[in-house]
Amino acid sequence: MQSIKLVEILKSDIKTTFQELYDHILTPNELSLLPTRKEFEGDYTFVTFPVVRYSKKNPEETAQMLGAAIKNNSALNVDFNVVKGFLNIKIDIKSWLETFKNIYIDAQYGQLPKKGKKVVTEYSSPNTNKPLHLGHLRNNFLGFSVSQIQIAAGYDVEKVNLVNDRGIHICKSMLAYQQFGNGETPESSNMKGDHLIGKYYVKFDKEYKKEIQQLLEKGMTKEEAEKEAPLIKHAQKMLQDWENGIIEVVDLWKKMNGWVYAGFDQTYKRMGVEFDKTYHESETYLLGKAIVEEGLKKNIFYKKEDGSVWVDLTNEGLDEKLLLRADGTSVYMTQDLGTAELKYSDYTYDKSVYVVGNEQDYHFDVLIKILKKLGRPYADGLYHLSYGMVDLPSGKMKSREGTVVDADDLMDEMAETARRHTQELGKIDGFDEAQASELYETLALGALKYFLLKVDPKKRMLFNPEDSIQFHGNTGPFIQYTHARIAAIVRKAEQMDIHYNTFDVNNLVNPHDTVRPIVFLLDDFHRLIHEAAENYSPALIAQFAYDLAKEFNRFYTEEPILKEEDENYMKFKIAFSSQVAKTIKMSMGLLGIHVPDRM
RNA sequence: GGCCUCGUAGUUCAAUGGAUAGAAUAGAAGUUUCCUAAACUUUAGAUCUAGGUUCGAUUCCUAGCGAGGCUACCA
Repeated sequence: MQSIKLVEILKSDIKTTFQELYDHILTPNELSLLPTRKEFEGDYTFVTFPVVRYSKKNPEETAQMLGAAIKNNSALNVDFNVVKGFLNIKIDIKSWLETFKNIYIDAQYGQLPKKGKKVVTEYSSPNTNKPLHLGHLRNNFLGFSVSQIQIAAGYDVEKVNLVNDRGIHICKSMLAYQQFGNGETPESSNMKGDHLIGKYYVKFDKEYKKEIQQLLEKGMTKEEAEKEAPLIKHAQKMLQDWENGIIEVVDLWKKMNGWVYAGFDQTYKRMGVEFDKTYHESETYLLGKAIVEEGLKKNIFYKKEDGSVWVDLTNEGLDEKLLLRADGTSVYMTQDLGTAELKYSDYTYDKSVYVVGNEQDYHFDVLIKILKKLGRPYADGLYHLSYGMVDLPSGKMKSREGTVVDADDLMDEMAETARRHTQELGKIDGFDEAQASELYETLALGALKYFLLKVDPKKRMLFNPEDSIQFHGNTGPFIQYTHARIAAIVRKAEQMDIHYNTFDVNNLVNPHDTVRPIVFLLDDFHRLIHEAAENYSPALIAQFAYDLAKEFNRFYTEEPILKEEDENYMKFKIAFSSQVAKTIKMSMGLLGIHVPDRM
């Protein structure tokens, strides 16, 4: 059973009343209610300015008239006040308590009804030439969280990863390894495979720059030098060899990618993200080439004299875009065409979401336009979830220059900080070693995920390793702590054999002031899940979890729970707290964050 | 040059066109014989500039200034 939200009842009351008074049916847009601001008395506020043209009275009078009539009509037993044309409506506490009761017994709370629509969400999409860094963390946490939110909102979700396992950039690290590696392996160097490969990607860039420098000294222009350096030519040759299936190249590729995957798996596991399916570009680029052929036949694409294939999007306000190189090898766009096609034939999705940074806005603009030109039925369902870069105080991260915050290192440091902090506070009495280190992981990942997810995904954000990750204030651990404190109370109540489910909301006299705003939040959870799903925004859920924890902490500080003398009220308070804990757990779960029972 | 984002307390982030612009952190002052003080309370502090639309603009429009991204036969 889904509990009916108070706000919906109220809206319907306003609509009916307004129609009776002024003979106008308010549109959903005109019927918007705002939460009443703290400094005023009330739960919801109706702004009368936009509707005075129907009432033909000034805002103040309209609000007074409407308020009085609603007070008469509504079963919610409302009260009201008017401030400058703002109609503040206060719902009787009994209705709020009844609402709480409904939420408490609702087994479906936190899960919206199934929509029967399929969403494929692609995220992570690593390159196999370097380890994951801070930017990938934002991507992975975002992709995983958005998927969880969509599931809660009623979508059928498939999480997929598209591994960038081929291309010129992969050849660069392969080439550097071949030339400078001396047969080094993850075992021999005692490095995670992805880190080992990353080392050679940096090495390539270093040697390549040296060659460019030498050519510059011989009088070449920078542009020429970049094209003519032996290493880059060699890498290009290697890419062709790879596409032609030259056995030594393919073997080396397999070996090195295998190392990288082993490293990635370890990191994904620690991050707590997972995929229903993993695609590899090495398996999709050929399909992409076939689509390019199709487009050529249909004259949607065209071939230049050197043999390269292009699409002309100047009529769509964009440029011409390369789809196949003159040497016949495929580019990024070729692969993405193939992958889109493959995903659709695998899942027949309604929506296909790409979690990819905003530096690729143009790329996805082009991709979607091309698929539309090709008349693909799924083109309209494509959505680029374009998130902002994570900057460091020193500016942008550049993997080739080694100025990145490595994902594995960062998680290590976070866990270490969590350990130090926890031990200083002496919070782990009675923990064995395994429990303690599990807690450090939970806190470290909670802090990190919350920090990266609480910001609007679209916006660029700053990460300051020195002082960005805190355990106080608007942070993951703050919310986790609130959960742990409630868990302790519920534990104790159960030890005391208190059957708190038997509370009776009809016999509660004068519950604490914070009950109302907390139930308000609990009642708002489903709306927020919907909102967060439609906007692909975990930030809304993060804000919700924080508001709930914050509000509850006041209740916790001001109200003794187990020491309450009125037995019915005590039971209510335990049930109430446990519901807050459950809701915190669910909302944090939507962010991919675990909450501990003790900390 | 062209195209696209973004400019909010010292700092990091909020605010479907609505009331006196919210938090956190850093600063100042308090709260613990009482369920976990990783908490709570109080205090001070901000919309880049100039126009426009509106009953009402941080939000929409125009121009300027500032920051970033894209504009690769890299991905």
